[in-house]
Amino acid sequence: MSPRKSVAEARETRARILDRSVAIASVEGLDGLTIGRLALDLGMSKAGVLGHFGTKEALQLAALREASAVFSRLVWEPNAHLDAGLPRLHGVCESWADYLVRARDHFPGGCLFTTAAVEYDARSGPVRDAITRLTVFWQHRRLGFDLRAAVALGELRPDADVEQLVFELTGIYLSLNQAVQLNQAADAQARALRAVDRLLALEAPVPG
Amino acid sequence: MSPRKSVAEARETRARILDRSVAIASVEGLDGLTIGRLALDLGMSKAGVLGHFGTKEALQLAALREASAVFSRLVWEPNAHLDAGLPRLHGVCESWADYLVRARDHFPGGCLFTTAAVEYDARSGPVRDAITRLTVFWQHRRLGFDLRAAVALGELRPDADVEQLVFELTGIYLSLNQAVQLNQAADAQARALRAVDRLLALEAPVPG
DNA sequence: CCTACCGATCGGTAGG
DNA sequence: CCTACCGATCGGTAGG
Repeated sequence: MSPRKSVAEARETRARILDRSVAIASVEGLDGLTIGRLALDLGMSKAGVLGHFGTKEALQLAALREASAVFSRLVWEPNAHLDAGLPRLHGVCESWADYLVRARDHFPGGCLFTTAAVEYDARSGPVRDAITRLTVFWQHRRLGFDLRAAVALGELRPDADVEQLVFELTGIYLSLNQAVQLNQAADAQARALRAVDRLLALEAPVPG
Repeated sequence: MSPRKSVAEARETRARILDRSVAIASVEGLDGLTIGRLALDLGMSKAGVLGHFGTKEALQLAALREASAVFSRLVWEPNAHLDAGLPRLHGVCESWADYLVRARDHFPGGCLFTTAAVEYDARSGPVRDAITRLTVFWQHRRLGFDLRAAVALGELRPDADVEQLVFELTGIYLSLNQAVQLNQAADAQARALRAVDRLLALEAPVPG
């Protein structure tokens, strides 16, 4: 007579909780994500929700993992098959802009990394560390890899400053997120893509 | 025998509360700014703090006003006397970068506008509206004014897209804030200024 | 996965 | 500007 579920059902419940967690946290922040709100939304008890994770901090870390999985699915995977260097970089940059403008199902309040990075940038602990790791991975590693490949392949000039490009690309996406979320600017995506194109065009190899 | 203070003392207390509010909110967010924490930090009672503002929302709005005053003092006023157009634009851009890197007294958690914009971009109400107004003012009006002046004066090419420049400049400062707060990147300020210079150089008037 | 509960803290009020 | 208090909600636990 206990309401305990099978392993498969429990796994599905966990997935439902995480999906909802990412959506709530994108709006209310990882701190504003509360067990009570989650339980209410899902029609569960607080203890039922918390049982899947143990503590709120574990839930926050799981939500960040889930957000990273969504980001990978929407931004990285569709372009993973492209040639390393400029082709894949262009693909990822387009998908990234699309993700910020259209991923309202998972992130009604905008990219969770962007929200969480600002929310935790002055704190310490495991949540902040996870956020730092993830933003470094997606911004510096993933973008950086194709940028370095483009330099090595001669698609960008040999003296291109990759970290400078990462810094500026990051800014373009942060600005796009703000324009979409705060100012509801309809032309923001076009501005972002124009900025990316101009940035990369500047680093085109000198002919001859 | 009552602990009530004179008008001047009350005003000073109010200023102390606001100063502390901006500092706390920059770390914990405008939502994480609580009356109890404020009272504890200032050695006052909660009722004593709240009496100056009435409600938490009024306190949040007052904190935003105060943050704007600090921003004006550090970024705008030192450059207000410069010639409109490129000279003042360069001055403001340098002070802005300086403000993000060094204003740790007032903003230990980074620029309050940046934090608040992300925190409230998916909510509605007076606080969100105030944040939108302030970011529009500083980004689009103030930067936009000198950019348009520069175009009118022939310091930038006549077909320069001012809103595109505002979009990209905003991104540079958002990226700088993240690099400083989240990644503690020592070279971030130099990267920001390099990005600004390159952006404006691209819009230099074509000779002849 | 539930009910029932814990101490702590939230924003805010009454009254002085 | 204080003390003393309010109902609501927080994260979390006991026990089943």
